[in-house]
Amino acid sequence: MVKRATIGDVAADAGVSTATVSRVLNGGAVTEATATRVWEAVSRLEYTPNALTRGVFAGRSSTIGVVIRDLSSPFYLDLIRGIDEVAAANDSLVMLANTFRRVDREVAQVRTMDEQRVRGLIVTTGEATDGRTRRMAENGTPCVIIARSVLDAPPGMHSISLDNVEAGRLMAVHLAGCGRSSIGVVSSGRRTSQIERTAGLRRALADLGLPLPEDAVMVAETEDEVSGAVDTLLVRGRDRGEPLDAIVCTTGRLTVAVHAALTARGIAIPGDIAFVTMDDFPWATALGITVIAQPSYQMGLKAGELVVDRPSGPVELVFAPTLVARTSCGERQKA
Amino acid sequence: MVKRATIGDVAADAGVSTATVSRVLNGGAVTEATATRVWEAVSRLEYTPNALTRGVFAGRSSTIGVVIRDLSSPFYLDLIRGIDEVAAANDSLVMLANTFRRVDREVAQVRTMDEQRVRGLIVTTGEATDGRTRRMAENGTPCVIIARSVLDAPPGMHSISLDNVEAGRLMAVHLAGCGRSSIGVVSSGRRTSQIERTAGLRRALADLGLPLPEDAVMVAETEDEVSGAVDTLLVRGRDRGEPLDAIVCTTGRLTVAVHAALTARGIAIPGDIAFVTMDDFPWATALGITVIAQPSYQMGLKAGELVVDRPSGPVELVFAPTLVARTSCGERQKA
DNA sequence: CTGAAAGCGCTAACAT
DNA sequence: ATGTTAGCGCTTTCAG
Repeated sequence: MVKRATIGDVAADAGVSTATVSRVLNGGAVTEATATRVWEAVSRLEYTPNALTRGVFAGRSSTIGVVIRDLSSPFYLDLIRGIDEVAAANDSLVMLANTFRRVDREVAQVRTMDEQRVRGLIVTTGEATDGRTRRMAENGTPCVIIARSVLDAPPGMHSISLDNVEAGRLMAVHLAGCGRSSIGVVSSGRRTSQIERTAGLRRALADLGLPLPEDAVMVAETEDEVSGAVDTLLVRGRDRGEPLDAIVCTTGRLTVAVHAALTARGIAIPGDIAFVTMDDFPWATALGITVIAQPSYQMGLKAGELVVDRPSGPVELVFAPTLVARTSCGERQKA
Repeated sequence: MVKRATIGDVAADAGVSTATVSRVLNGGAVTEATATRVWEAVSRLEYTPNALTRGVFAGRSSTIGVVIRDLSSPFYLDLIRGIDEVAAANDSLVMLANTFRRVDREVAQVRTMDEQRVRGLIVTTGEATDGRTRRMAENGTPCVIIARSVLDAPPGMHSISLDNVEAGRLMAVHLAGCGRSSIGVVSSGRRTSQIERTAGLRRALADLGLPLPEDAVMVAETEDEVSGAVDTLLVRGRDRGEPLDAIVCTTGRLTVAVHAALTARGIAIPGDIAFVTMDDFPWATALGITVIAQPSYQMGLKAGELVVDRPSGPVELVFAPTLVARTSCGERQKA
């Protein structure tokens, strides 16, 4: 195994001191002649500087930490692309951790990011990690919380989220506009984003004279639970004397599962039941699925910028959702 | 901004030396009494050890580097999940870099990974980075090349790929079995994987008495070029007097685009033309698209293990593709 | 413009 | 069992 060259080796080879080598590497004042000698030594010895050591000195590394709850959600891929774009433009790399939706992993991964002295941290985790991110912010590591807002955030602790109430409202208005009145909701849990979307939907529906009963909302934690949830929704609608004519899914993660549950029962979309869900995805066009889109790539960009630009106060960004109407709600086609 | 506690602060607070603190942190021989005092100091000062410094000493960090050419390809998401799984099980993190299919970025990102002294490197890049990965391997950093094999790999330089010829053969046999005979191919470029898939397809087709003309293969680098490529294929088939009855796509990255191009022309799948493509994806079931699947998650797992287990020689792993038959080739349904 | 020397936070011999 | 003393590879004063 070949030993790596250190800055000392380069210095010796070029006949200068390590300080001088460091200077030519980082752009200090050196004669052109010595600079040339040093560069020659660098390439001769195939010297690759050790970023770790640099980080030790600077007190932090140059990489941006990202902790994602669930890599398979379409939303996160674009978010990461946005972050990565900013990172690449700032000579940074992205350090990624997936938590597979487990809280203990969230906590552990955020701690590891802290240990790595990341330049900044972007997380989609729940409240369990707030204690540490708060402390990190106080220690000078900018932290960005995605998909929820934070109360009493200290300087350096930011949040980026979607206007979830508006997302719900957009769904309600669109569905009503398409003549639907008996709606069932598949939601994914107790996260505020889910609650707010449902609340926004319910309120807007009520304003339209279309109350959404409590029991028309079902929670499915995992994809496996979706089929049962859809069943229940269907039965309850019938029992209520108002068979469902629309299904709303409040999370992009479960879109496939809900769609599959519907088609598996031979339910035609939108013939029998309208369908609208969260987060745009490449195949939505082919399938004609109407969605509420988040500007996920833009959100990633902003998250990256918050890390790189280090604004002083806590920044809270709320993005607006947009409706992408296709055909799954029985939209009348333009002539 | 609150200053972080160092190991020295903890030592002072606990009334011991830094060596002792290091020992209780890393499990050396210490009295239970002192250990308690140290742990108390640790939590009182909210001490978080600096992984960078550790890395300096060990000569390398504990994170696994991953350089991906195109994060949006369905194949890579599962690959990353596999790698991440191994990383998490080994107290590692994944450092991710996306290169947006640009060679200069590939080279730059791999260099950065080297500078970060990653524990191991997993790349999907082209030959341009082979020089450095080779050197890294020689320096003791295991490198895994995904999706192509490497000639004369030194110890510590491994490769994981798909049996691409077999993938092409599977497509040919299936298509022929579905009664198709005039096939057009959309390929994504000059990478060996693409070449091999096409070659495998062509050979198997020839064995079946179904020659695949050179001009029945079109290369589309980007999604924008797909539509034109499909047009050309269609026209050529007609000119040849053998209108296309099947389209093959040799890369998962372009599946959406090819599918969209077909439906945009009002072509029915499989009524008018059969369609088969690479890489399984969540929506394939809903759309009935027949695919050749790669065990991407397993490949990620293996890649992670090669980094963690550091086998001595160069390892070359070739995975077998599987056909997932659905309805897009006009498969006759089971009774 | 360049070199000597101190030190970043931590670990690992070597003493005690 | 614990402390002392060197470093790890690099950057940054501070002299010259």
